[in-house]
Amino acid sequence: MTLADAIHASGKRLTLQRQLVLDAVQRARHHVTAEDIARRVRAKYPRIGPSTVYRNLEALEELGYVTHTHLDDRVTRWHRADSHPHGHLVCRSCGGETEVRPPALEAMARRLRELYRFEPDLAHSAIVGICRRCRDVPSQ
Amino acid sequence: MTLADAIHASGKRLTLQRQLVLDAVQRARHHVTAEDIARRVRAKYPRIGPSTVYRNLEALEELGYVTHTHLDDRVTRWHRADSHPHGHLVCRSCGGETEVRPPALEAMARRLRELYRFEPDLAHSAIVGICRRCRDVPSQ
DNA sequence: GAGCCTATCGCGAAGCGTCGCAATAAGGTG
DNA sequence: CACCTTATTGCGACGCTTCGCGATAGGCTC
Ligand SMILES: [Mn+2]
Ligand SMILES: [Mn+2]
Ligand SMILES: [Zn+2]
Ligand SMILES: [Zn+2]
Repeated sequence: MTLADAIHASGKRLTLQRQLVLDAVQRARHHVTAEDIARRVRAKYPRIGPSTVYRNLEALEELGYVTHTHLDDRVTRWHRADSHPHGHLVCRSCGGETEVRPPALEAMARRLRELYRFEPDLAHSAIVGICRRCRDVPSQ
Repeated sequence: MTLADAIHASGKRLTLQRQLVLDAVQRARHHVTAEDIARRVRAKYPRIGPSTVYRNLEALEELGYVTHTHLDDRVTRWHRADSHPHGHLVCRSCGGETEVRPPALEAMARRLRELYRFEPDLAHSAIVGICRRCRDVPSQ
């Protein structure tokens, strides 16, 4: 199913702004912010407003084309939904990020399914804590 | 060690605003917002500004008296640091919250320690996903 | 208590994100 | 193509949170 078909089937409309936002997310390497996306879109369509970017990210997320992740308490990060899944560990001491491989995520997800019949999205928010380096150097 | 001692030892100062913020958090039942706290403080000290509340919550968190949690993407929730630890599952469909018991948290934490030597704080951010009720009713 | 140093305060501004509103335009009908 | 319905847009305002600044006041010394 093409983008146009999926959008029409959902009752949404295919606007230039929407296409440009999707393009920007798909071209991006990793985890871009809404402002990153807005900047890319403005290169081709300078009049776009911030709320249009946010609303289109939300619409494209509903359609399953993009997703967002929270790496820190501040800015939401966006990426294409078909990129390989992984979680994030963020150190509250040094700020360093580590990717969590899907098997570890799956093992944790299984436990939550068993105990709570809850289907978790463990990639949605980073897990904060203390990384190996900061843990090995407790002083300082 | 009393509050005054802990504060002085850290080079911080014991202001009326700081005491009132701590009081408000300690009196609160569960997971209060900064605005909840500000409202309580204003009852005794109306001139307090929002940034003073935020800065004192941060200072009291450094001292180990309070902590914060993210239940949704919006508002940060605060509570006393000595309350019983637990995680949160939040359903992205119905918004319902479930508490995760410490044993389940500990089992997941152990895995992250083994695989990544990362000491996680699994209570810091809620885990989003689909709850048992919304999962059992896939239509609608 | 007077005087000093500086942590903290209140305030205004700014950043991220959401919402309401009037204007625009996408998409369907004839 | 003319016309209609309404999803979407740009804009301004607002909520939550952080930051910089000059004023205030906590804590120490004499
Ligand atoms: Mn946080
Ligand atoms: Mn989110
Ligand atoms: Zn670290
Ligand atoms: Zn639910």
